[in-house]
Amino acid sequence: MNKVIEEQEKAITEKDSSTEEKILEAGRKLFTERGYAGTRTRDIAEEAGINLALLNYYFRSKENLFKIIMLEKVELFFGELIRMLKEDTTIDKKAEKIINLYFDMLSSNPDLPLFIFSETRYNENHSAVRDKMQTIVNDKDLQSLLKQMNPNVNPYHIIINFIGCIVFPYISKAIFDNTTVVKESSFDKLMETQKKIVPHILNAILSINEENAK
Amino acid sequence: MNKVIEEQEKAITEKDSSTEEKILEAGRKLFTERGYAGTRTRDIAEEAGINLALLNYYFRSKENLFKIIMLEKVELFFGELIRMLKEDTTIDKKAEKIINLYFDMLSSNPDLPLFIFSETRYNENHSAVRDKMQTIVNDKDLQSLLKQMNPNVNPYHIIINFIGCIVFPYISKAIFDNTTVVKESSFDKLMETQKKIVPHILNAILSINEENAK
DNA sequence: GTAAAAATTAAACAATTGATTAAAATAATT
DNA sequence: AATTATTTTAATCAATTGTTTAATTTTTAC
Repeated sequence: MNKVIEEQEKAITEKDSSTEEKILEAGRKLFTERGYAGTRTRDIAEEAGINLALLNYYFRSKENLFKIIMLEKVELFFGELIRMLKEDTTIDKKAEKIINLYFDMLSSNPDLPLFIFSETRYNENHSAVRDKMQTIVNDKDLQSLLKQMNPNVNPYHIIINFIGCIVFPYISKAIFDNTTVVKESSFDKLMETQKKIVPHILNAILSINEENAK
Repeated sequence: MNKVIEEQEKAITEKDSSTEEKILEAGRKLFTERGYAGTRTRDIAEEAGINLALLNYYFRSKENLFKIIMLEKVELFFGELIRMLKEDTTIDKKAEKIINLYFDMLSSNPDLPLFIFSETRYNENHSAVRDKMQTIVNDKDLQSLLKQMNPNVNPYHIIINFIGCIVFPYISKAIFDNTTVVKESSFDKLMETQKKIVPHILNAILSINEENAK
């Protein structure tokens, strides 16, 4: 292995195991699991295996650390979606790609949807996040795409039901775990089937005509 | 008005405006809006317009007050559903009744779903609630009903997608409010349309055959 | 190798939080 | 009307929480 690559890898390793990254990683885990109010800075420090004071040394405050992580998570949740919607393919291909992408992302970030929705409901300070999400949904291209998909229903219903059947299984995961309906099969396997069901649901919404929707 | 009725009404009014009920009402509002960790006992006292010590006088502790309210909310969220599922009518009639019931209930309790799902995800102490919900889903009658509706898919998918498209609009409400897709129409009006869309989604899931689901 | 800079630590701070106390006010009982 | 029980209050407690400080250790730069 040549020396340049060796140094690059060392740099990456160092960055991953740096205290700054350790705090970020602990923050990601605890904030998404327990929310802002349910997480203590001491819990983060302990989870990260660092001294409490280092949190403020690197991130100034709990709220600042939270904001950084929240923006990261919002980008993770919406970023790729926006990029894919702008791609120039058929609606079916686009939908398939988004579905695959989301279920993959959610399988490694199962707490993400509940984190985003619960932390933005009662927001004193993190309204910047909600603003970003609104910018995304207000996108003109997305609007016209949805209108084109089915002019009979408000685009809202297409978005909400499409995202809903992808995201809701993860939101309700804690409740349905250890339930016979989930125990039989594993959650991951259920999501493989859900992947195939979502297009059927999308088609159902797209084939709604005026009489049915009004 | 006769004297008995007069006294009954007085009793009801007294109970409604009693400090105990004032604390409960304030607790309901703040806990559902901000969650357990995000709510201070002082906020509850202020919201109720009572002295802080009265909270502990009547309810012993913050956690005890929370548990009472949580059980109330779980009953509100699942109770009627169970009762309706046991009714002896056609599946279509049953579905229609449940849809109407839920949208009505949610329009006056918009924070309810997010409260229940976010408070039961990371639960150190309130696991009793999750147990109750598991009992509900594990119900034998419900299982066989769902198997009968469509033997090709795991009952999980019927439950999750049916409940999801009723509940998810409320979970994501805060994010989509002030968005062009919602602004055009009012949220209540969108829910009137959503009411009519849900049966189409349910039909789509029920008409899935083996090849599609596997 | 040494001085300067950066990172880490233990200890403590001030504010907040859930809870309690003891006294005062109100209501109920006789 | 007097006594007792109940409710309400202001003050305080002890523990927790986010943050800071000042000293120490480690790393970097020359």
